[in-house]
Amino acid sequence: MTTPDAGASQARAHATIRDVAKLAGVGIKTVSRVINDEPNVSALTHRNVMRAISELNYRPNYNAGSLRRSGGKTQTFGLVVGNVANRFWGAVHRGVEDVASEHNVAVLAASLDDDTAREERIIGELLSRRVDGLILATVRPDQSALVVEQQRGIPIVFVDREPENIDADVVVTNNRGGAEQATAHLIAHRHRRIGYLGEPGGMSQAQRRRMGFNDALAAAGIAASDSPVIDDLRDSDAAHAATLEMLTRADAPTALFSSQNHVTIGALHALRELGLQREIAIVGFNDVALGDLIEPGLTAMAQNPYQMGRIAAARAFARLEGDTVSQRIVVRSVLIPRGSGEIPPRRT
Amino acid sequence: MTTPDAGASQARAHATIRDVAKLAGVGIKTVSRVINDEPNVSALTHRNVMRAISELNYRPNYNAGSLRRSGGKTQTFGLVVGNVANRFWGAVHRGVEDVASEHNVAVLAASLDDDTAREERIIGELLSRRVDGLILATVRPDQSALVVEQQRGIPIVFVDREPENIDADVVVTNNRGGAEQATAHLIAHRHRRIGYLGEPGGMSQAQRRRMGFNDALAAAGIAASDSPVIDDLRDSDAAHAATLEMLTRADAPTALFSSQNHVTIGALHALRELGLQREIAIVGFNDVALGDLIEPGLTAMAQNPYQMGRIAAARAFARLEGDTVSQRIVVRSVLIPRGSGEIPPRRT
DNA sequence: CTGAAAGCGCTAACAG
DNA sequence: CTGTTAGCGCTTTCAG
Repeated sequence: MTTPDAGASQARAHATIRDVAKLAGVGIKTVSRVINDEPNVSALTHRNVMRAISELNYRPNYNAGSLRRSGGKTQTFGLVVGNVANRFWGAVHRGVEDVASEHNVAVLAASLDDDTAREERIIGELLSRRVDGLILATVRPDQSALVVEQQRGIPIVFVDREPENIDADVVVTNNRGGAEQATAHLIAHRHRRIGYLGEPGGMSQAQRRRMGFNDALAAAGIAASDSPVIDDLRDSDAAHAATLEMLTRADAPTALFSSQNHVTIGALHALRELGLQREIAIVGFNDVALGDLIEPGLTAMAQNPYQMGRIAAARAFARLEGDTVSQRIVVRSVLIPRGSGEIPPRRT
Repeated sequence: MTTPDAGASQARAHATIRDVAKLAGVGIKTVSRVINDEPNVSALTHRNVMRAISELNYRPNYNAGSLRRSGGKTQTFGLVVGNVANRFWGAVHRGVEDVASEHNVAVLAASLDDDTAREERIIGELLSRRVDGLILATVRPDQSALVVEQQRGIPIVFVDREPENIDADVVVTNNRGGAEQATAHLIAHRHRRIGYLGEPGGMSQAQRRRMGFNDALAAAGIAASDSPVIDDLRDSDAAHAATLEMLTRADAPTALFSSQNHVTIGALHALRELGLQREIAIVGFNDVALGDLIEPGLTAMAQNPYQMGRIAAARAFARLEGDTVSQRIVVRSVLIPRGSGEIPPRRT
């Protein structure tokens, strides 16, 4: 009854390297050698240390180690995306994870929901945890604040969104060219009045897609004024309402270009509600799950988010290994014709 | 020319608390007080310290802090799921993230792909990073190895998969009851020969769904032998092939029960290929994106993965706050009839 | 092949 | 209100 709080189910703390050393009858440096697979440990000593480790269920504290380790690496990356529950970002996440895990690096992932305030807070927290690299899909265009972090040797790679006022690696899709190609596809199917359903415009890729759309119209000699545009569609409900509105106008378009995933889903719902899914053509930027199972199948400009994630992570590791020149990598999207984009215009 | 390597673009290291103290002309403890919002700092001192902090772009090293902090918390959770790129797990992840972020806790997320070897490695790495809590969808049934970690005070919560040989919080769906209900739904629509398309069986939830399926058959007085079963469908391609095979048998079933997401997608493809999507009824466990847009709409037992993630994280925090009794929480799935499950059997 | 001493960046405990 | 000292668990350096 000397120790007061010594209940049986009391939480036992983690064993330390010292506990292991004592139990194995060696110095702590020897234990350190064993856990880091360093040479100069006799087979016998090695065995004794291993026995002590497993007896105590010892787990080296990686954070404590990296405090002293030369380079001070934490073997952790920070990943900041729009929303980890989103199909696109989930795939990016997985791409980053796969490459990171080859380097024994874990990934701290966070969602932003296009929230500017959150952006700064989350990135700050990641930095305070001393991540070795940052892979970001940021909301704010101006990222000059991160320059000082780069100078501290932390690689920063931007995915899908293009930052301003910073010289960094960027991994994006060919937004402008892809949108142009998708729009041209509709034009090739004889459409002249094409509605544009756009996502919120602050982010660079939204602007680029819109430009590509206009490029295609211009190339075909179609006046932009013939094409109704509804922008800033935050979610599929907004897209749904906008599509209903656009298609019930007197001069309704005969085809739709949807600039994003959720927008496409809202538009598809609206088309079905109006019974127009076989009358009005639609091409969506970003593929959608089951896009091949709906009728008609969704014609989509499919991005490759998994690959984007892999490449972004690979760039971060390249910087860590000494690469100093920024790259802007474009992962091409491909047009998948499945029916919805090949519907000819209704005769009037 | 005294310092050799002093190139202009050389990486400047992080400023330390000592640098800040020196620049502000105070002791390090005062800086510590400021960054931790502790009392007993005069307004003037506070201002000076803040100035030094921003001048040096100082960022407290959270890992170093937690080494000494009482409790030693890292404000980090580990999340281990099947695949972060999967719609279901992405939603779980987001649920965990949302609750964690309310507590200022970051989430280290990792994918397992049902790989047993990976499971042990990844959980070990998370533990070495001293996560404050673990939320796991494990592959191996026996989780007794984690008991020692629990005793060290690390809350462990299992999501979607039920572990053996450990007393821990568990968050699952009503797999058995849900499967029974889905099957009963088909029976209510006069089906008597219902095919079962199952996922790999090692994991508890697969078994439970199968049991629920059998429960419903038994309750309706249908011999289990009338119902063809194909199990162990690893992905949608396997499910696709299995469905084709099952539906071209002489005694093909008139309805299908699909036990999981990817299986459902494969089955839907097969049905379309055979042109039977309006002939053969199907109910899927787990909803599928765009399940309402295909024709007929997919009748699904929809789980609530986001909620499961939230609840799992909440349990972890509850344990951290002293709760000691394990809960088994069942998040009910709901049947969404959309057409595919209400197709009557073909007349023979 | 092995270990003792110093110190990473920070917070705890105390003394002013 | 403020600063000093010790030490978290580990790696580094260097002396055996």
